[in-house]
Amino acid sequence: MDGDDATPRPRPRLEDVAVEVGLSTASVSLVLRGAAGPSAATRERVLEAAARLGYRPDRAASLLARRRSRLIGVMMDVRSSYHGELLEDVHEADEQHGYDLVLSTVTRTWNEQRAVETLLDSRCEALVLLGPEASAAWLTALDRQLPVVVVGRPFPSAGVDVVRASDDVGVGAAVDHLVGLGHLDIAYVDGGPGTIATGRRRGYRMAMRRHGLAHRIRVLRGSHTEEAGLRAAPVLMGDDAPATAAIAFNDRVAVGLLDALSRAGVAVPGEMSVIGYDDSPLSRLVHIGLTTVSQNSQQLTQHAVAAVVERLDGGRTDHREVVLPPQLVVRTTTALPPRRRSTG
Amino acid sequence: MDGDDATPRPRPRLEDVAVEVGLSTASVSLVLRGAAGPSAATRERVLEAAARLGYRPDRAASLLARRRSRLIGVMMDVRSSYHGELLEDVHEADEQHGYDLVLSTVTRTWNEQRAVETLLDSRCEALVLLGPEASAAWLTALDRQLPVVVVGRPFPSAGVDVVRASDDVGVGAAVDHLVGLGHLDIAYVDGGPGTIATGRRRGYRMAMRRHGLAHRIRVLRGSHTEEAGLRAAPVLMGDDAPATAAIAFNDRVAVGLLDALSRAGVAVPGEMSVIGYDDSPLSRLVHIGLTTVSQNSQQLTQHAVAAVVERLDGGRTDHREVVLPPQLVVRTTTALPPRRRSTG
DNA sequence: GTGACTGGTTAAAGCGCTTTAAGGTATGGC
DNA sequence: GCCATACCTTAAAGCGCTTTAACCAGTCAC
Repeated sequence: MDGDDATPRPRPRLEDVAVEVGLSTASVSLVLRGAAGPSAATRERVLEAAARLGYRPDRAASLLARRRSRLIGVMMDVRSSYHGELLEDVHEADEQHGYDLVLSTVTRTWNEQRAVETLLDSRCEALVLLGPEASAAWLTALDRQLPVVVVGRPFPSAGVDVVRASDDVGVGAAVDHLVGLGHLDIAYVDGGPGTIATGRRRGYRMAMRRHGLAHRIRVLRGSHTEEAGLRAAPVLMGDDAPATAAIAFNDRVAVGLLDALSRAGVAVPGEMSVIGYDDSPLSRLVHIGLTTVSQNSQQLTQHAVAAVVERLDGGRTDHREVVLPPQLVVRTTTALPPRRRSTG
Repeated sequence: MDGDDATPRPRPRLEDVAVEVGLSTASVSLVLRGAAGPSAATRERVLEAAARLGYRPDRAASLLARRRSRLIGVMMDVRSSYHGELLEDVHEADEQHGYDLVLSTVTRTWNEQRAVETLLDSRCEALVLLGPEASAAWLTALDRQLPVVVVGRPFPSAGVDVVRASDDVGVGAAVDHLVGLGHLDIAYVDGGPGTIATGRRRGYRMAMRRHGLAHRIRVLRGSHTEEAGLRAAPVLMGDDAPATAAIAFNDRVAVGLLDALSRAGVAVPGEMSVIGYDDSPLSRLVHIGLTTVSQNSQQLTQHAVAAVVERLDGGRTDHREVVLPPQLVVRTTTALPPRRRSTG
């Protein structure tokens, strides 16, 4: 006599499964989470019933009830495909450690603070911030509340964990590569102010000195966009002692450079070698084939997640800075210099 | 005598605020959500206390308790910066309608089905899927469970809402632009199989016919990457009646084309005009300056959110397909043809 | 046969919030 | 004074799940 006017539960709950198998919700919960206790026979019955009813746990309820959220909050700029790549890896690493992810994105109308607050309100146990721009003071204060890992940005403080690639080493590798090919007149197109740019510039200078090329150091004023490359090009060529190779602050600058050079009829790499930084999708374009420095994002994220897990599960309380060596990715914009010249 | 050995509540709860102002949690809840009831005086006291204690509502608890979640789930490919842009707009639009966002990303290890399940488990009331690849059958079934809007992909079914830009109109506008400049030999570099490519190809053919240029229709085999452009270039130039303009399936193909042309010494737009499709960040690069077709993502997302809201709050039950006209963005890769030739 | 286990199961107390019906207190009209 | 009226405020019942202590057979040893 039970017509189908009985409101059909839109979604089965734990209790529906429990009733179905004639057990308590406690047992069902235990089984579904794979916790110890229930016998093999019980497990089987429960799993079968759950599958049959199409049961799926409600995240909000589960989250509210459980002691630990096992949630890691990630803040990112959703418009950056680099962050997207990082996120993909973070996701995978988190999963391996039994954590789940909560995402919060920075947009025009949603700044870093709001993004972080959302994560906090979602009961995250730790935060992974991809390339945050917030002040050191604020982040340090945050870290007193829960473990915070800053990824990909040099951070002048021991108040949080930091995982990043070593920019000076990266640029150093670029110089080494060029010197190895026989280049001597290697210029650097700068990235303007900022901690990242400073590190890379220093890397260039140090490497040049290391190779006894201190007197050939040439840093061209720049920024982080293509325009810097466009403007640097004539300076590189116009000299009476033109450079045979250039290292750009990043790939975008390098692409600007490439463009200006090709317009000016300067063959790359025939007459000039060019190296970028970031290994961006741009640099991988088959017809650009930019030799560049990769930050090895996989390792970056693995360390970031490891840092979180150490503090959450490993009881670590001090802060740590992990600096990874970047890797040079040699493509087609670097080659032997046009002709050897005498040093001096 | 209350030493500070009393466990300090890590986070104030609603009750803490209530105790602070000597009211019930009910009143505090009412005030904080801006619901009607509490007097102005009460409101003020509550807000002051909440701010002083640094109270922030727990999302999980709030979500669990409330009747409606007011959550809209968005599925996207986090590695696509285009999706990132869309998301930013969706976020803004949702907010305006009083909805909150839950994000779920498709990755290597996390397919569309899992992403959607996560959204469902999070109590979303509706789903916005950015460029999903799932089958029509599955999505249609999903839509019986909750409103589903597919964004940016032609979708052969009336089982869900669809919001997309009209590809044939977009390519048509490109043809119009070129014809307006005086081009007659306008070739099209195809994007291979797939619904999107089909629509664009059709747009090209229709527009050419409309201009009485049916006999000059030339569709070059292609794909969706730079390589297609590289391969198309010689075909475009090599003929005894070379094209004066080319429209590419998308920006990546167009960039491949640009590259090959510049290597071959063909001036763009002097000797050949090129138009892409997507208005990707790539096309905006100052030194590429690709004339391209923009899908007007802002409108796309506004319609998508509107569709959701209509079904959630407006009681609409039928399905709707919104097809927006794309917009041509003229940059620097299109100009008058090199020299007029007689038609025929 | 008793006590000490032990493996399996569950009652019950939350998690922190929302929501609604019911309660209280003024106010005003009669 | 008494009742209706309006306005605030709150008690209490969840939301759907987790977790822990308690419980209940069965063993098993002695």
